[in-house]
Amino acid sequence: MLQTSQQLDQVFFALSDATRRGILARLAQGSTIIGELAAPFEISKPAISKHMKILENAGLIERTITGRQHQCTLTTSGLKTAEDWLNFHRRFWESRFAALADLLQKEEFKNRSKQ
Amino acid sequence: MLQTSQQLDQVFFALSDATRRGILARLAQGSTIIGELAAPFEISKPAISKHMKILENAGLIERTITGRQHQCTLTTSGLKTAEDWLNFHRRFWESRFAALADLLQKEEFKNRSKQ
DNA sequence: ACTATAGTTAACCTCTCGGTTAACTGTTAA
DNA sequence: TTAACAGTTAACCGAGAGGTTAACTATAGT
Repeated sequence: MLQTSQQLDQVFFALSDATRRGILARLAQGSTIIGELAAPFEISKPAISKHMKILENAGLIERTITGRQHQCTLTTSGLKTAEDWLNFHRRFWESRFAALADLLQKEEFKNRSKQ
Repeated sequence: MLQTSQQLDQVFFALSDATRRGILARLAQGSTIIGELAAPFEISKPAISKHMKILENAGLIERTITGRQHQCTLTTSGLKTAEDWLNFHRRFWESRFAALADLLQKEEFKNRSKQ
């Protein structure tokens, strides 16, 4: 629950690359092996391998090795880390804008009173 | 609304650094000038300047230059970009796990029937 | 007019990222 | 048992990140 700064670093960093988001999008339709995940991208296998490691370390995916192929599945924990941070901060975000809106409304009222 | 891949890159990348998240956290308590934002961090002014540019380009903050000081404020657009992506993908995420739970339940049922 | 202040720009350094090719491990199939 | 296949590791490369110091611009105070 109490996510470390490093976890946030890893998750947000993992999400900051289009290839990795593409891999996650594919995985959202169902778990599959790395080879199939790699197919849509015109990059080498070592490149995909590195992306998978980044996603795995961020807790966004998990892999189960069966024989020579690595089956990959989405994990909740990684996304939850990102979501929790955003939700936590949105409270302040929204309260800031609420306060601003409130202030503007009062100003509006003052101006109207002057007329 | 339809966020580009580049926007997502920039927002998630901006959020992947602890110093930048710290700056955002401070800004969530109210807009202020860069000098005050920099104070808690033991890094040079040019370093802060670069962080601010990254946050600004990601659409997470806006600055208003009054005289020699730069007043910074949180922006909704940047965070919204990140939130939209997460919300959109959570649908698939959750449906995946719902499907899995469903499958497991059926398996459970089959096993019970066998007994 | 001089000086301090707020911030940026320029040049540089080191480390990491995203990619490559080549070589390797381990599994499956003929 | 030999060959194909799935994937990783190692070594390398160019570009960019994050930091520095030094020099600059421009506003504010005295």
